[in-house]
Amino acid sequence: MSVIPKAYNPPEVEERWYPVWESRGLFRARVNAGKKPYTIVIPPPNITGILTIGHVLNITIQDVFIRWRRMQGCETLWMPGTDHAGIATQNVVEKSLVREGTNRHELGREKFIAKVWDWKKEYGGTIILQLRKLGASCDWERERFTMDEGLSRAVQEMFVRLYEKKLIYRGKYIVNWCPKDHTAISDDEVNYTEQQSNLWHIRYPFVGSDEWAVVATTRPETMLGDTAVAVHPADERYRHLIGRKLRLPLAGREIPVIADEAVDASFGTGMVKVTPAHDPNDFLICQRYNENADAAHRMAPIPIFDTSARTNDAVPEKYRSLDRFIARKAVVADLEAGGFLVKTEPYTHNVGRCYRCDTVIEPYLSDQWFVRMKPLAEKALSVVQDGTVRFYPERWVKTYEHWMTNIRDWCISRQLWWGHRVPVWYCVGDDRCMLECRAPIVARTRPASCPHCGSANLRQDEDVLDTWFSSWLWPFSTLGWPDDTGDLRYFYPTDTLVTGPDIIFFWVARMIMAGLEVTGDVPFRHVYFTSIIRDTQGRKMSKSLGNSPDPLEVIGEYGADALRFTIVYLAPLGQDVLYANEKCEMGRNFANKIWNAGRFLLMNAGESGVADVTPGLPDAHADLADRWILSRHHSTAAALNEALEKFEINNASKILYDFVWHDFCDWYVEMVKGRLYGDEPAEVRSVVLGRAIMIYEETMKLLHPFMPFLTEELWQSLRPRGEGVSIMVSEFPRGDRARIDTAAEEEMSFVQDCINSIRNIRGELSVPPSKEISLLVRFDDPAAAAVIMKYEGYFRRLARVSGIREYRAPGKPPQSAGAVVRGGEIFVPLEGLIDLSAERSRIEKELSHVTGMYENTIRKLQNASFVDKAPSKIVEQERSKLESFKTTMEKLKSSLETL
RNA sequence: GGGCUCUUAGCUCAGUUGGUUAGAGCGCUACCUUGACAUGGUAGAGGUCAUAGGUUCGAGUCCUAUAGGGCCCACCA
Repeated sequence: MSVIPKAYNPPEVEERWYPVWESRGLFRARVNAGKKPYTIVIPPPNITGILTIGHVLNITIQDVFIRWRRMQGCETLWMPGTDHAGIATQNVVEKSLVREGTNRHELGREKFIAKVWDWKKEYGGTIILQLRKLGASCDWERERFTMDEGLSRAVQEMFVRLYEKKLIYRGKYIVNWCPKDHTAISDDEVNYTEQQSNLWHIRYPFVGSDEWAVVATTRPETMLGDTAVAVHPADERYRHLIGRKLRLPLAGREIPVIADEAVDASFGTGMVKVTPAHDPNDFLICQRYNENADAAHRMAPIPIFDTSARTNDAVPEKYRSLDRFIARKAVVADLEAGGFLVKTEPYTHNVGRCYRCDTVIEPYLSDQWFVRMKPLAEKALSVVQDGTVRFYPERWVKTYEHWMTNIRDWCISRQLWWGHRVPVWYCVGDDRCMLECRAPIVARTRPASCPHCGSANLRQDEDVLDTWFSSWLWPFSTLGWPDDTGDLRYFYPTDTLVTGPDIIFFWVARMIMAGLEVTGDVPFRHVYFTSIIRDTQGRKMSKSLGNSPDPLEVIGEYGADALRFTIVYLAPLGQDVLYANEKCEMGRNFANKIWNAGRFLLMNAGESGVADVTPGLPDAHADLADRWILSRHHSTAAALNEALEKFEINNASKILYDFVWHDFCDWYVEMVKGRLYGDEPAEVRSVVLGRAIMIYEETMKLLHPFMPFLTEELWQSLRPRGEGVSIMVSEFPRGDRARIDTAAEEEMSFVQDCINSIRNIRGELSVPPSKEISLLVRFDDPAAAAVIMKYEGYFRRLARVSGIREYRAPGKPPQSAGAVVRGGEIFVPLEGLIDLSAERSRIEKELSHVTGMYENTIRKLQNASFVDKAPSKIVEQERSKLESFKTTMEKLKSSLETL
């Protein structure tokens, strides 16, 4: 065994192991009836995406669960893949076309789509390559894409099934239209932001009268599309006006005053202009009006914008072909000039914007496809409420419930080219065409002819489907659905979904709905909602702020393991994380600590023989340190497993950190040194070292899910391993609470207390580290003194004590510093070195601390209702505490007197 | 308007079912290059647990209100 470098060098180790794992097929998952499956599907990143620090957290958590379960012996599948990301990808490619001096319309649909595929081939795998740098142990042989053949088939199948069950329908409705992306988007894809604007009060004169009505609006330009003015039917002020006609300014059209319950009489003037083609509420008013109106009086919405939100031919000529905001200015100016503008008051309101490009959404009347959500939501709600699907943290259940119970139909058609084409055809027909031919033909594959008239002249629906319409099938479409595959039967339902709470509606809720609908089972059992990563000022990471760190740079500087450990350590379940690259020093230092503990073992293994100590066997030559560290190992492993079972991954990382740094390195390694460098026989030394290596190896296994590269490297270095053997597939230590050695833990804690007391004396009294000191001990129980004597070696190494003797005389030895420990006192003679006032203040501080606790306890015990009502166990505890405080105080006082 | 969440050391955060005078990391102070590690070691300073009530023998922990921060949903033109 050769000695390894002094500092851990991550890049070299990371580059070496990842290809080994992959080429040995260690990430591969196959149906195996003899093993329990454990499945996670990756939230498929967009092909346009690059790795962010948010992904790092998300991916690390998944990898921790996957590696942990794999080591526990599960057949572990981590299904990777990417999302075609309709709008995002189309935008990216369109931009590149602009740079080439062309655009998609010039190219035509087919060629454009080919271009997108080219782009995907070239850049779409970037983020997947980046995931490997992090150590993600996905089964790459199964990598899927939401537009690959199988998944496209799943999308078509889903569409047809839902259509056949009447859960998909087509209709003309007001949708959220993005004038920049030229497509409809769903309600969930609209972000509302506050905006300073005005409320314009406009005068509409009555036909054949000098009177007028005044309406208030935030969108004066839409008045060109007004078809009515509405008042509340019970509003006494305006009741008499209902049915009268108004002359619409600028347009000159006559429009009626109508009544509708939705009008709020207390807002503005209590009169509302009605623009059914460009306002969802007005559309509803219009619909209600038409229900009660006879055919002759029905109101037809008048769309005044084209798909770019520029005015169309429905408006007077002078306002045509204007952007809606320019049209607004023109309309307001003319209203003012014509004396129609009553007033303009400043007004702050919320404006909906496109989640993709931030363009103000235009409510737009158009034919779209919708999914009827209510029937799907019912079951999806109950499986979360009854715990079939569990959320971590649980509070997201409330958010989910709220959305599910107020769910609205989902607009799934998009006026894009990149995506799954709606599997619907229309009969273009010929003279044989019948009325039935107008019905859409919904089919899994292109029909040869119209089922009604037999015409072969069919036209496919131009629209594509919302990207989420493929994502919501992800947990089962990736396993082969709609076919009944072995993979699907074995790996589905999946176990854990790890994702951000920001897509709970977009994705999580819809997957549950789709899963229940087509597989009859939930898509996953547990949903772990990750933290949102922010910068140190609490701002969201964003490209425009430039506060989004590049994880690859961080990996280069600190190492993938350091980044993984740090991010998990920083991210408690359900809390936001304030992140800065420098925080990775924590993980880097930890990695280096682990590295050097291994280095210590390797150096010693090189010099002497190492006995093969097997975990779990009776321990030869075990002394206190050995018994203690074994005990600590078992409780750490048990606690770690429990934390992971409960999804307390951040707590798990703390458990590991504390054990490795404080128990193993600070105490155990230092104690082992005493025996390795002491005068133990070679045979004993070899067992002591062997055991240290065994504990260390077990610890590497515990750490492996968090820090895969480093642990593999060290685990491989310590013993010769066979070809194909990896820590990845070693057995994860379970930890056996029955092997917690209470006696050893107590004895160790006594020794630690004594050593800490001596260190405190040394520190507070400025005894130089080079100065050896001796120790005098006085205990009522001779066994306690014997314990200290027995471990003289430890005191020598850890407190630089050169000799221990008993001291029987009363009081404090002259020229010494002392401390009270459990069951007695220890003294450090400091002839010539002792600073009396320093020693006095040190003891006084201790005394006042103990006195405080003593008085507190006395107060409690004198309180009759405490003694009466508190559990007897607690009262007993307080009594014994009181005793021990009392003794300590007496001893400290007597020390002060001697001084 | 409805819902969720947070407020503990200078900073970032732990604190399980209420039970020692509250812990960690970073930062700070002092000392230490002792044969794994200065990406280290030892010691130390530093907190009226946002505020006000309440429940309780006992509250950082449970309840109510208030203040301040964050998030989500809805949205009256």
